Amino acid sequence: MSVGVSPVGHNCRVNISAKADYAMRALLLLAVDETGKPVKGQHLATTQGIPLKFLENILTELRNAGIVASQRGAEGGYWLARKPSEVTMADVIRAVDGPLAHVRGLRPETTTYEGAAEHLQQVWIAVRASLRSVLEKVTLADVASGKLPRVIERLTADPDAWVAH
Amino acid sequence: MSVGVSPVGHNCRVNISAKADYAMRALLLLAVDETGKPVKGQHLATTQGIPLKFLENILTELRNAGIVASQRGAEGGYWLARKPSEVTMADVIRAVDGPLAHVRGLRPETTTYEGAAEHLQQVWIAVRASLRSVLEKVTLADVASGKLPRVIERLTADPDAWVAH
DNA sequence: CTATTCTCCACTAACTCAGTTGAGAAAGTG
DNA sequence: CACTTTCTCAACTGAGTTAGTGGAGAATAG
Repeated sequence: MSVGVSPVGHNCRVNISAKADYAMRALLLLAVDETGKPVKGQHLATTQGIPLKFLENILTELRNAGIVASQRGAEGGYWLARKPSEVTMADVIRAVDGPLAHVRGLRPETTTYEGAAEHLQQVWIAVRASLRSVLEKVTLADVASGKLPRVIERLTADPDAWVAH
Repeated sequence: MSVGVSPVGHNCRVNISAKADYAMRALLLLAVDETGKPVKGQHLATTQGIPLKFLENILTELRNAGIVASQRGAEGGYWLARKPSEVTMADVIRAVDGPLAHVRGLRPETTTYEGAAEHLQQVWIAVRASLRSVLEKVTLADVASGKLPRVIERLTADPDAWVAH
C-alpha cells in the first residue's frame, strides 16, 4: 500500500517525475553500497520509501538503458553496471522519462516560428542547453559524496535560488 | 477546427506546453504591433495558427496576471499592459502554467532526502536556478527584436546545443 | 438598436502519471 | 529433485492534466 504523498495541485514547466526521483534515490543507494553483493529491490524500496513494484518497473528501465545490472534468485538483486562517476543525472532522467526537453510535444530543434515569434526557438534551445549544463555535469558519485561540480555550487550559492518566486 | 499537430508520443522533463507556446506567440505579436489600437483575438489566432477559443482562455489568464489588457466591443481587442521590455518569459510561463519547477509535485525547496540521497535537493535547486537564469533574463522585447541576452547567445553558440542527444 | 468583441462557465476526449496485480522465469539451497 | 527467493514482463487502473470546444452574456462603438 502506498502512502500517496503528492497533492500535485499545480502543473509546471520542469517537472521532475516520481520515476526520475525514485530512480536517482535507488541508484544513489547502489552507488554507496560496499558489500560487493547485489542489493535487493526490497531493500532499496524500504530504505527510501518507494513502492516496491513501481521501483521494479523503474529498475527494469534502468537495466535496459545499461545503467544497472541485475540477477534473479536468492542471492539476486541489483547493482550499478557502470562506475558511479560515469552515470550522469541526464542519463538517468533520459532512461526513465525520455528526452530532457519538449515544446508542445516536439523536440526544440524541430519547432518553427513565423513572424514576430521567429526567435522563440533559440530561447527553447537555450533552455534545454542550460538544463543540460547542469544534468550532464553531475554524476551519481558527485551526489553520493556531496562534492557537487562547480556549476551546481555556483547556481545554489545565491540564497535567492532557494526561495519560490 | 484544430489541426491537431501534436503526436505527444513521449513524456519529458522540460515540457513547454501548448499554452505557454501560444501565449508567447500572441504576446510577441502584441509587442511588435504599432497601430496603437487594440489587436483582435481573431487576428492573433489566425496569424499564428492558434485555435481562437483556446487562445481566448490563455489571454484571460494573461490579463489576470497583469500582462495584457483588453477591451470589448467593435473597437476592442488586446494590448500589452506593460512595456515589452518589462515582461520576461518566466512571467508568461508562470501566468499560464504555474511555478517553473516541481519535483514529484513539490516545490524543490520543500523536498527532503535521507541517507545517500541527501544532496539531491541541491541539484534540483540548481536545475531551477539554471532555468530561471534563462527565462527571467529574456523579455518580449528581446525575442521580438532578435537581440537576445548574452546568456542565450552563449548557450546557443555551441552547435551541440542544437542537436538531440 | 445592432454588430462586434471580449468574458465566464461548463464540458469533453485523449492522454499521462503513479502506481497495482499477477503469472512466470532464473538462481541458489537442501 | 523440490522449494524458496528474487527479478521479469505484460496488462490493467484511477486520478488528474492537457488541449481544446460551446454557448450564453456583458461591454463597447457606431
